[in-house]
Amino acid sequence: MTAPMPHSRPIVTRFAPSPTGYLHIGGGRTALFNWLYARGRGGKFLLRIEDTDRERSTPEATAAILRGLTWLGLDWDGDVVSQFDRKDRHAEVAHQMLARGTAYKCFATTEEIAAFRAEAEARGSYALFQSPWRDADPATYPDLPYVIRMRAPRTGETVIQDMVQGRVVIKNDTLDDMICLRSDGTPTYMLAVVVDDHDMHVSHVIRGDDHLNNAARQQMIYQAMDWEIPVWAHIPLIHGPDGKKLSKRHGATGVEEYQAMGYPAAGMRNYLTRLGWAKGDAEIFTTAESLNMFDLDGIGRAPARLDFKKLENTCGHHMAMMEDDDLMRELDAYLIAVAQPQIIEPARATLKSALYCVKERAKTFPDLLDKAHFALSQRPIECDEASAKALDSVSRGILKILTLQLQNVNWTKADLEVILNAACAANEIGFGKLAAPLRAALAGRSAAPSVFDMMLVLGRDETIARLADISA
RNA sequence: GGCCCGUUCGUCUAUCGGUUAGGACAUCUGGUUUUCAACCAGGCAAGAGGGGUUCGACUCCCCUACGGGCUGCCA
Repeated sequence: MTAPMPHSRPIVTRFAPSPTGYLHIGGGRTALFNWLYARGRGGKFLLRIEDTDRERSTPEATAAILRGLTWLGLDWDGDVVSQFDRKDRHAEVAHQMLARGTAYKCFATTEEIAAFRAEAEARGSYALFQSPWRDADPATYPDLPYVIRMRAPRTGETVIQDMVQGRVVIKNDTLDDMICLRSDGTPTYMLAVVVDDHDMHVSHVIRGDDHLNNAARQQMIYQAMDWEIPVWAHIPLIHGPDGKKLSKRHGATGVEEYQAMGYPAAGMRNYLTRLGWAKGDAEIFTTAESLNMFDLDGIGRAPARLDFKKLENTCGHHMAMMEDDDLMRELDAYLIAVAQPQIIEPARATLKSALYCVKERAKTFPDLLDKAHFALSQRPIECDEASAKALDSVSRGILKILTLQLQNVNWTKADLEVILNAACAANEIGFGKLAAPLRAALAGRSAAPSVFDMMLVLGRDETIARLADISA
């Protein structure tokens, strides 16, 4: 029984996506966990682009991944590392393994391997490819292209001590001699990750559990090179609401799609942190708090399902918690992201002064804009069907008189209340009967903030002008 | 096929052998109210199935079912 390795070395985590598309929401969460773990402990968080597959890697994808991370507020230390740029180093290590005898040259062609597998399949069994070159005498080597294969142990077992999955035992006879260096001299993923993680001093490998099995083979490379094995933490993938692997048919899968839907980044972080991780009953927390609380043993072992309702609720809390300046700044960024025109003065100032009464009810930025409609629209205010019903001849008359009374009142909530209540009393109506036409005049909608808040935000002149428009 | 991982309210989860199995989201009911939202109070709701181990299992072990992953000169 191997005890979890004590790690005295500095904490270094990394996110290592392959640039074959946008940043997946699951990848974003993996990055977040790495970031939280490192940043919460004064460690480093590195970013490496696994672009060794030249066919599928694109610079556009890399740019999209960087944008997604940046939006999520995940900053990395140092330069972004390109795995492809390090191919010489990978080859160097492969040859060191050769020299150490922990790897060997294999001259088997892909055709031979395919034939081997086909034959095994025909027999109804599944056999791992066993290279005849594993123990061949170098004197018999032909002058042909070769791959460098790991000389993996064929007996015994490899034990992965995982911070999330616990102790995972993989029998060595279920693993073949993986290829480390291809016949064209380029490294395979399995070699490249290990070499890069080692060279980058990565202490904790936190990644999707689709790599759990790979960890065993990678651990063999660490051992073959006598390198210190990192702490493993394989986290479950995110699933769609139906429990199946998250895919396009579930809706948004890209981080940038969530940005475009207008979710505040802090809310997104909170939701993603809490998805598959828990610390007691903590639900809503700031980034600083999550940095403080996050740990690896709070991560669950089962895949979590995405729940938009909870995402919205979490984002709603963050909208309400946000400072007005931060809200405006993120709103600007949101509008740029969705290619909408910026909100400029004087509407901008009005909107900002209205935030206090709309941010508590909004869950997303488009939602915020919609709730602040009264502050952004210009005279004459167009009434929708529902609000227009409140404007009959009687209520118009009441508003007309009210307009006159508003000329000289102190523009404070207390004084406005006095005036409005007096108007209700004079006309022998309940406050609702007055608020409805007033709301129609000020907002043009039946759903809007409190009439007092709207009057305060709009100011005396604008309020009176909007009322006058109605009675005219 | 083989190997690996997983399975607590509809959802995210707490529990780390002894609890009326707790919280949050969703949902339902009531309250507040000036509309919507918010807010407040309350309700409904869970250990996949079967065997063990134990005085006692959600918790430990085994089997089954279901879900996921790996099994590439992809990452």
